[in-house]
Amino acid sequence: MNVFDVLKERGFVYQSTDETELRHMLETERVTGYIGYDPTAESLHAGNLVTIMMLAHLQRGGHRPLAIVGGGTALVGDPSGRSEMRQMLTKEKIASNLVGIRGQLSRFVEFDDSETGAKLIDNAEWLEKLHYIEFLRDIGRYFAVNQMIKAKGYAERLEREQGLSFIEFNYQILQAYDYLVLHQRYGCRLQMGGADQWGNIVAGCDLVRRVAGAGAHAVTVELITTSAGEKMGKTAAGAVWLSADRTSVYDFYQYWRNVDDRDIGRFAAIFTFKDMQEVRELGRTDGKTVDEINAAKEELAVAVTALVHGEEAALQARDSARAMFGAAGDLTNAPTTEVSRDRLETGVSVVDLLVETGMLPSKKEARRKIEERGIHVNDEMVSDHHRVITMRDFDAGYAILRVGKKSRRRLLAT
RNA sequence: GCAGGGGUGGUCGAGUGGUUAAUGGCACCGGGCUGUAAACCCGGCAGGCGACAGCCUUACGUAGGUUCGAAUCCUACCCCCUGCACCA
Repeated sequence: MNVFDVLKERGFVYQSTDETELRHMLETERVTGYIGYDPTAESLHAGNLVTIMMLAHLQRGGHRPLAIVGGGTALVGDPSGRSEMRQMLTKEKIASNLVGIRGQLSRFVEFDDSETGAKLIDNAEWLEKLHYIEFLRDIGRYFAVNQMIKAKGYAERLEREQGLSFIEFNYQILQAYDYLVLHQRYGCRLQMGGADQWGNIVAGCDLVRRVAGAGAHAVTVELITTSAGEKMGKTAAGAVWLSADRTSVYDFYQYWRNVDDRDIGRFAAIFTFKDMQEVRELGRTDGKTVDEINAAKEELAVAVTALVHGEEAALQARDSARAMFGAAGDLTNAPTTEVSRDRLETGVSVVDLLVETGMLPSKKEARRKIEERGIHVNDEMVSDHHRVITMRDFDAGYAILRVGKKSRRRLLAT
């Protein structure tokens, strides 16, 4: 099956250029395709996983994936979907972010010099060297302003009289130019990305056609939402990051472990490499027992976590979660906070501890949760604001502090 | 540029001099029911302190002012929306 159909079957495809041509191209040639990433943070997040998986599928299908990190375009800022001009990043910040992103991508695609080896490219490499007059003459001539201002992102901004700075107006041209450069240097003929990028992407396709006379294609994915209608990859605490420094492996695992029943199959198709038969079976809920559904969620969580953090870490997270939620298991890798024995001698208030561990943002909130009967120490409900934790709570060698049902933390006396 | 409308808590949206930290919906959090689902029901939802009664600090675009007292009145400024004009 060609990559396009794989992507389509798994639920990635939202819009694309001519399907027949795309299929033909993917079936008869080794295609080089790219996706752009914003170096706005040093880590990518769960939402980026969608397009990362697309790159991986491309490579697995025998093609060559390019990940282009917009070091140059980030200096400009994409106005699409933003009502205000985006904050521009400094070069230094972008450079350091690139390093982090490179590491994360390498878990999904092979970076090497083979014919299908992935490459990470920073478009600053060519954008910074542009000569304005030359660029206008060689590239600018292909862009009709009449057409550009019809693009949704620009049109909205113009209508609102809010002002669209010239630098932002150029974003589309620069992204299209990226495509052209990648075509010229690597023979790139496919660009993929989020649906919000459609306009920018097809502008690139056009440019490649006009300048190089070659067919260039595009595929976009829709923004993935949860069945509850939320943007995928967001929690109350913020984005779910791929970096363990920002989102612990345990929390990452728990994010997937806690997905809505309705999302199991859809997510498994997009965020894992399990074959579709298995995906469909995982996602099936009717006729299944509760245990089977939960097992499916565990499998999904382990699979996704393993892709990002490795098999071993994923299994540890699963075991920790199991242990935290009742079943016997190894708590070694569960989220843990250490408390000094000195303090435990005199007793540490639960309220303080909840704040110290970061489980709750303030003492006020901690007291409130106690009133709401949402705080437990070793499965015993805390009913008094003044409850303190002492060595007596560490009979098991540790103590478990719990907020609500899902947030749990192991305390160790040191 | 002229005229009219508007900027309220994560979001939507009430409130137009005084129990208003600000009705209500959504989101979110806690509890119940469950399965670490969904739906539903109950409660909470600015921050801090606390002997849990209470106290303090911030908050209704920004900065000032009037007043015992303002999100609510006045002044200036910023931004958005809708007409008209200008540019053609």
